[in-house]
Amino acid sequence: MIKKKYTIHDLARELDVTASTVSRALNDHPRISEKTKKKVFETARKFGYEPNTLASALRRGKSNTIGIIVPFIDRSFFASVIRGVEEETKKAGFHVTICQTHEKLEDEIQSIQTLLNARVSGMIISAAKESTNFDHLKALQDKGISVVLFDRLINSLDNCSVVIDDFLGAYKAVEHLIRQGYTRIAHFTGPEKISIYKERLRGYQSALEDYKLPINKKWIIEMNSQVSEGRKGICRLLKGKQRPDALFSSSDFSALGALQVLKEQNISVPDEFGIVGFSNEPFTQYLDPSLSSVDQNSNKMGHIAAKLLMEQINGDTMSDIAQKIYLKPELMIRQSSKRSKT
Amino acid sequence: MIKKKYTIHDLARELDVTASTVSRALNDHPRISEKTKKKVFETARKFGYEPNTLASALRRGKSNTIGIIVPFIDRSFFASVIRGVEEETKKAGFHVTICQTHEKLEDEIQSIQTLLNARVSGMIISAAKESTNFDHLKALQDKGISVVLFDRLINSLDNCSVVIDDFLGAYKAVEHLIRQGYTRIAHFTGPEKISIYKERLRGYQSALEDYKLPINKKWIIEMNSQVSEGRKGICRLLKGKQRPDALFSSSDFSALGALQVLKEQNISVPDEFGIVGFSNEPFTQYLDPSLSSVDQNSNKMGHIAAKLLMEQINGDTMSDIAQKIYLKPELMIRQSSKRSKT
DNA sequence: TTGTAAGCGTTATCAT
DNA sequence: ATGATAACGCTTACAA
Repeated sequence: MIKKKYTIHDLARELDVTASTVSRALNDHPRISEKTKKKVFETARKFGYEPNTLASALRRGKSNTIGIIVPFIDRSFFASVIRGVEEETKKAGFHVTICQTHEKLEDEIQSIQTLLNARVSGMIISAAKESTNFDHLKALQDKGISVVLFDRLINSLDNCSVVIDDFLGAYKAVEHLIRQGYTRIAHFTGPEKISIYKERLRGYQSALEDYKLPINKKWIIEMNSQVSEGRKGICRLLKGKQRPDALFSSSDFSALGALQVLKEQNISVPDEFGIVGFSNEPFTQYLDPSLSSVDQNSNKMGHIAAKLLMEQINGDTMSDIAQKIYLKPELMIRQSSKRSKT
Repeated sequence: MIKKKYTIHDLARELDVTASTVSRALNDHPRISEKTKKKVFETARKFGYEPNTLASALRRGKSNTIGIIVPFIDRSFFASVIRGVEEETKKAGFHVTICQTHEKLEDEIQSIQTLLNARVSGMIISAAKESTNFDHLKALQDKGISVVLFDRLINSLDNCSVVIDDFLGAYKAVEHLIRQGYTRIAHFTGPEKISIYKERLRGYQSALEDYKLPINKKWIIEMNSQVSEGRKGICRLLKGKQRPDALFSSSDFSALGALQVLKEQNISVPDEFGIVGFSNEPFTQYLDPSLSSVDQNSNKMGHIAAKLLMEQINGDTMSDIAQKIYLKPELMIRQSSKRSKT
C-alpha cells in the first residue's frame, strides 16, 4: 500500500484557506496570524505532511543542496572533511551531494556540471591534482555560484578557501626534531607544482635556517606519497656520503616506507634516527614505533568550509571579501621522534 | 557577469518548434525525426544548454538522486562503500546524497525523512547500531521507495541487501589458524544483538567443530571494537588457567590491542600466538607484525548495492523478489598468523 | 512526426 | 492578514 503524499493544497482545503496562506504559515511568514500558523502546523502534523523540496527548489531557483567535490571519497583526509561538512550543513537544513574526480580534470568538470544542473546552492571543492587549468572554476564565479575551496589552493582564484597552514605545520615538525637534538634533517617532498608541498618545503627550510642548520640539497627528495617511494628515498639517503639523522616527510606513507627500511637495517628509531610525517593518517598511531605526524584538523576543516559556504550563500558580510582561512595544524608527537635525551 | 541559463523554450524559439519537440529530442524519443534531433542537439550545444534536473524531477516525481545513509562517513569501510556507490551510480546519471546517523536511531529517522523530501529515487542504508525498531524502514517499503540494505542486516525486513558472508569469513579465518597448527583458538566477539557478530561467532564455532577442536566458553569474550577492549581481553585470556595459542577477533581494533599486549609481554606473534582480525582496516597491513584479516570487499559492496538499487528503480525483474546477496570475503594472510611450521 | 495544454508543488507578486 | 494568479522548467497525454 503506497501512502499518498499530501501537499499544501490538501492542507489548504482542510483548513478552508488558500495554499499561499499555508505556504506562508509553514515558512513562518511575519504577517500570518499566530492562530492560523498554529492551525496549519497542527494539521500538517496530523496529515504527516512533508514539503516537496524539489518544487520549492524549482520555484526559488535554489535547492538546499550543497555539492562537495573531492579526488577520492575514501581517503581518510577527505572522508573526514566530508564528515565535517555534513555535520555542519545538516544543522542548517542543507544536504550534501558528493562527487569524486579520481584526480582527473575531466571528472572535475563533469562533476561541476552535474552539480550545476542540480542547482546546488554552493560547492566545496578540493581541486584534482591534474587540474592546472582553472577555467571551469572561474566560470563558477561568473555564474555567481558560491564556492569554497579547501586543501588544494588555487592562487589565481580569489575564492574563499580553507587550508591548513602547511608552512607552519612543517616548521613545527622540523623545529621539534631540532629540539630533540637531531641536526641533519632530510626532507621528502611532493610534486613541486602542488602548493601544499611547496609550503611544507618552505617550512622545512625556514626552520633549518632559523636554527642555523645546513640545508643540504641532497637531503631533499621529491617523490609521490607512497610507501615504496619512501623506501627508495631512505635508501638513497643512507647510501649518501653525508648521512642525515632525521627525516621530515611530507607524507605519512613515504615516512612509513622510511621507517620500515630503518627497522630492517636495525637503525633505531628514534634513538639513531628521528622521523616526523604529515597528515596524521590513522595508521600512524598504530605503528611500532608510532609515527609522529602533523595533524590536519580535517574534521574541523570540513566544518569551517561549510560555515563559510553558508555565509556566502546567505549573503552574509564576512565573505564578501573573499578570504583564505589558514587552520593551525597540530603536531602529534609520538615515539618516532621522541628521543631519550642524548 | 552572470550568464543566463537557457531553457528548452529558448531552444524551441530558436528552432521554430515547440518545447515539447525539444524535450522529446533531448530525451531521444523514438518518434522524433533524426533530422530534428540533430538540429536540437546542435543548438543545445551552441547555446550551452543544460537541463534543469530539478524541474524534470518535479515533473516526473522522481529525482535522479539516490541517498546513502551510514553511521559515519569517515569509517574506512563506509567511505569505501560510498566510493563504490558513487562510481556505479554516476555511470547511470544518478548522484549521491549522503547522511550520517552517528549510530543514532533518531538521526536515522531524520535522514530518511530528508531524503524522502528530496524525492530521492532510492536509498542505500546501513542501519545504525542503535536501531532495534525498524518501523521507519518498513514505512519506506510501504511508500514504495526502493531500498538496498548493506552491512547491517535486518532479518525482519525482506529488502534487497548486500552483506559479506560473515560466517564464511570467520570460518576461513579460523580454519587458516587451525591449519597453521594452532589448536587453542580464542575469539573476540561483539554485541550479541548485532547479526554480523553472531555470524562470525557461528563461523568460529563451526570451524572448531569441523576440526574437532574444543570450544571453550572462557575463550569467547564479548567486547566493543576498540583497541583498549582488546588489550583487556587478551590479558584475561593470558591469565586464565587454560591459555589459548591463537585469537580470531571480530574486529581489527581489538585484535590490535591484543597484539600490542603480546608484544609487550614478549610473546612472539605468530610463533607462540597467532592472530587474525576482521575488516582489513587499512592499518593492519602496516603493523609489525602485519595483521592477518578478513577483507570485506567494501568497494565492491558499494558497486553491487548501487546496481541492485538501480535495478529496483528501473523495475527490472531480478529485484522483484527481494534478495540478499552474500559477498565472498577474502582472507588476507599476513605475518600475524603465518607460522613457520612447527 | 510534431503541437497543445495541463500539471508537478511551491512561492512571489499582486491585490484586497 | 489572506486570497488569486502566475510562474519556475520540464514532461506527457491527447490531438492533429
